[in-house]
Amino acid sequence: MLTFNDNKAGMGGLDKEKITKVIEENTSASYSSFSKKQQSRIDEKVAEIKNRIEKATREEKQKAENSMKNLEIKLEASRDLSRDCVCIDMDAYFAAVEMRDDPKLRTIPMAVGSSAMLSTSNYLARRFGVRAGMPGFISKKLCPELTLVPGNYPKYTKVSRQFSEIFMEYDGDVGMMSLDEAYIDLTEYVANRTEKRIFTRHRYGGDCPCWLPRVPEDEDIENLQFEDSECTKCSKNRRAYFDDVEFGVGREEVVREMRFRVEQLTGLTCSAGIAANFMLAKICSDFNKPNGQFVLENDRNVILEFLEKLPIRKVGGIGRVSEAHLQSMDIRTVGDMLLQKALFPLCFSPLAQESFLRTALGLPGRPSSSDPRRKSISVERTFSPTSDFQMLCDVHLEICQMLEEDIRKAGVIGGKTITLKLKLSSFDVLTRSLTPSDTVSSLEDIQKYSLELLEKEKGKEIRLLGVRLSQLVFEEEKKSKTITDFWNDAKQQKPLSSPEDADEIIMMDTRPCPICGADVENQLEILNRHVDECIQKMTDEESPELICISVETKKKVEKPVVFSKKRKIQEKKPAAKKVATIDSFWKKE
DNA sequence: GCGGATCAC
DNA sequence: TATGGTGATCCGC
Repeated sequence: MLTFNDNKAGMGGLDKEKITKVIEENTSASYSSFSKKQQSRIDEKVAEIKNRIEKATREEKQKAENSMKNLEIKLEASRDLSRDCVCIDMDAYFAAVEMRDDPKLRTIPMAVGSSAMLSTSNYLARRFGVRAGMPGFISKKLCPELTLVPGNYPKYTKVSRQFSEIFMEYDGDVGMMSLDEAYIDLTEYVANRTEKRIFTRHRYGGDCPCWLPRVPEDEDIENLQFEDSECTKCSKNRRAYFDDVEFGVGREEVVREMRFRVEQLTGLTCSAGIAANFMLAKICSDFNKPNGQFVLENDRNVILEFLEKLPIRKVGGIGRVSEAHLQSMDIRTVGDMLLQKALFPLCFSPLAQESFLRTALGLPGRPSSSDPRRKSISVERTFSPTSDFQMLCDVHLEICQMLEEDIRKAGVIGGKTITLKLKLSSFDVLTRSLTPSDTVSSLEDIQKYSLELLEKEKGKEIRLLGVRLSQLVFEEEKKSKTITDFWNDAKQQKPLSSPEDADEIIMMDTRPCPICGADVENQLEILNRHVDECIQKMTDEESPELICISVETKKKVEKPVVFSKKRKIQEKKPAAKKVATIDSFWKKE
């Protein structure tokens, strides 16, 4: 059975057994039997691994050992201890955004998601065992007080864009792995950073709870400068304190500086890992969560010592299944991996052998494809299980329409391969694909070919349909506006009106907002925050192209960070049908 | 090229 | 009442 996993931060010291019991009690029969099926697949594989190790001849074992020794020498030669790699991870991201914008949520257990699935929970909820990936209705059993907040993805995207622009100042090539996770190579920046930097820090106090960050209760505020104003949201008095903070020149100082700036700009905290490569930095980012950072020295012995006791599940790429496989070889920590490496060729493919050995040595994964373009694009939806073919066709059509819309927005002309994905009411997943001689491009093509595949599965009881295009064909690279262009365009405009939120401005050096013309404090974060709000107001009604905008920065940004697309949820009423359509699914509760 | 699996977020 | 959606990659045919 799937046992409860307390991998995540903020889950120490909770009653694992009780939580596992509640989860089991609330698991439906069909899901439970699916889990069992999965587990027996794993057990089978485990038995196979044990068998292979047992029946290996001495020659085979010797060959395996030599092979791994040679590989280790080769990999060790590639070790690079010269880089400053940083992984930054926002703390409980979606939940933190909701808590920031609704102070009531800050003191109660809450989670972002639906009764079907949670995306994130706050730290109060985690104490009950409520965590990402858990269905909301089970979370409610674990924590009846739990407040569920539906996700607001456009907002999370917008906030993510705000702080990723800070990262871009330090590494023009910053990689946004998702809305809340950034990979930053600080090597060059740190090498060139010769002077400390001083920032004005804003923190809030007074009766108004709206703005973050707050000044800690226990801090001595006698000597802080402040300014009072009436909050436009809650009408209470808000006291803004400000003082100066200083950041030095080493990589740890620079990471503190980035985290400080993120919090000043967004009111959200993040955690960071600093190490010689991103694989290690990612692991480190979890070590002082929340609102902390952890640095791993760029030293081979220090790295190996750090990994020795690290549970394998903490390593990126080792999931539930690989963990079980490795455990069957008495491997629980990364240190164990190094001890048992001679067994790898007996049980795993060459790629897996190399991947595990890299992990054991603290080396990054193989560099992947140099083509940054996406490989596939897809849409899938879950609904109440049905075998009614007409209903399945209706859902299928909607999915195809959404996919066609997405490929146009993504600058994709079409794809050579089309794949239909089905999830049966048993939770088993099937895929069926087709590669016609001509590129699949129009809505008609998408619909025709995938329907052909669907028709062959008539009669099955289905709970999810998906359609995917792969081997994509792209449009010509579209010319996109640079940040500076936008600034220059906006500067030409006359101020539209006097600013309504003038009280948000703390008296200092100002410059006019390029959108509304209001005077805004001339500090990058504050200015950016204001400009983003203006843009939001401006574009709320339309469905704007994602604009990458920022106040001009000293360092020119070469390429905009790419964000995932967004979809507007249709507001039209659900059709009166017995089975949930896509619309009614998304509109429920 | 296809279908199943695994993984991350 | 009730267990998501998107994208990538790898393995073994």
